[in-house]
Amino acid sequence: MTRRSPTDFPSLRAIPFIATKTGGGVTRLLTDRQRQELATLSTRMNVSSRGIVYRMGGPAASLFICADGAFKSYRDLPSGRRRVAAFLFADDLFGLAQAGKYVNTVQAIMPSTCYRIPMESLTAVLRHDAELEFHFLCKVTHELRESQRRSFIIGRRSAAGRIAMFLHMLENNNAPEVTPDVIPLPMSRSDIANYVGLSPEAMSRATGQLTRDGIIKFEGAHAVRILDRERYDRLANEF
Amino acid sequence: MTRRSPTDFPSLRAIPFIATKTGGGVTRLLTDRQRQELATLSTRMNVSSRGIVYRMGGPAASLFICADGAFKSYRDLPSGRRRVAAFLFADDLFGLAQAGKYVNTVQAIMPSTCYRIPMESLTAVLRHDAELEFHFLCKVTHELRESQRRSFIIGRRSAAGRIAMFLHMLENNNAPEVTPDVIPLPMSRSDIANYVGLSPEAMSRATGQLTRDGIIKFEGAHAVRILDRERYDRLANEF
DNA sequence: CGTCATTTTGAGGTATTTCAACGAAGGTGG
DNA sequence: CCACCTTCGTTGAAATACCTCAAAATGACG
Repeated sequence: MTRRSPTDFPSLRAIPFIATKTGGGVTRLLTDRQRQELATLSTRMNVSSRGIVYRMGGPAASLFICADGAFKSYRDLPSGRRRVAAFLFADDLFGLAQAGKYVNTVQAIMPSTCYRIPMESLTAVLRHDAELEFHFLCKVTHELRESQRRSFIIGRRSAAGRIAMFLHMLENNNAPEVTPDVIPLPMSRSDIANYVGLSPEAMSRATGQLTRDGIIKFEGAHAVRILDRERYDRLANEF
Repeated sequence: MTRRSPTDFPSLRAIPFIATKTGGGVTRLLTDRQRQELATLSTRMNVSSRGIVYRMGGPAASLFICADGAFKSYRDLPSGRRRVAAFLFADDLFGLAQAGKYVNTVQAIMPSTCYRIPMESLTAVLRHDAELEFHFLCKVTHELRESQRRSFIIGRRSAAGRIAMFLHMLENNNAPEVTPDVIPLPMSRSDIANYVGLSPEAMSRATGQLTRDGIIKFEGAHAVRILDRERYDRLANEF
């Protein structure tokens, strides 16, 4: 789960929305200068497991960049239900607010660290550093696509299909796996259920089905192994 | 549906993610200088109803800004189903690509116009105009939130609830209504169904129910009137 | 005014949700 | 180190809501 950048400075990572001439899906990284620029603005924060970074409705004073670990961004609904809007991993951005208020609550799902950047100073810097700002633009664009992908997941009928798609998304968006075919799952099952829009029971039944079919296999509570990649891919894409 | 800016130059509109001192939900607008800057880069395009702006998978050479009318961004799935990812109105941005390819197809749902901006020149300009770029950042952030809201809509169980939420979204995101309590619906019912993740039949039954309950009333094919705002709001928010 | 697409209506099938209860796991304190 | 407790995950059975298929009615457009 730890995929740190060379130095302990903030970094952003995103697929550029323009084609790069320097080869395929190359990721854009910040230059050292930019990382230091961000570092001077930011405070490194350690958050214990289940620690809350901010709550929905609170004044949005800062933007955050996940440095290490994982967070979930969620919202509790009047009905008592909870919707997870996103899972956040290293280099992900969070805290984008609406009219000065946070729209979601963000909580660490494991001991994590993040950078906290005061909005005021960040916008001031961005206003004169277009190059740095461009990275933020790429990053937010990336998160927009991610969010659209999530809509597709939720739109699926089949529970097993949603889960396959979710795993697919985790596999593609994060670091190349340490162990091939093994996907780390730092979050709880019910968090996943809340993310893909299923009840915990339906989630459980669907994973049970996938396991019985020999498509996946859980390795402990926080990892899945893909046993039958062909059927797994087909499930995730057939839609 | 026409909410043009004073001049015929491109404009962006978004709720700022920082609190404004100049009062509540004020929208950020481009300065005249910035609009002209964009105008020199862009080509104004008239698109007839059902005209395709670009297709998914095609090379993403340009970014677009909706000037007038309305578009839908959608994706046809292997299963033959279609998912509408977003409806785009005046000042909305579209054409953000992934690795140089468009991810959705965009089609006008009425005679519309948009600005076409070559990616290359846009990024070149953004790199030296941080202020302009900041507007794009706000805008993309705005669309990210919109997309998250859509996930919430799709996540709802009740068809009537999804529709209420959808109408709520249209009502809040677009221009103040010409006629109070009347929401224009430029898109077809099945487009809406594809957006909220329902079959056309379920959509029809749900709107029928809402109508029978005296909550809404269709005025022609392209407008709804809210008859019972209290129950309508409750439906959209109870979730 | 005719044709075609969209929308509506009907009946049956199927998936998930719900409610309830059991089992397992993790954390805490004695 | 063990016992307790709380949270999370699983399983079962019934209910609900949407989906599918098929066909009629409405509406749009040339």
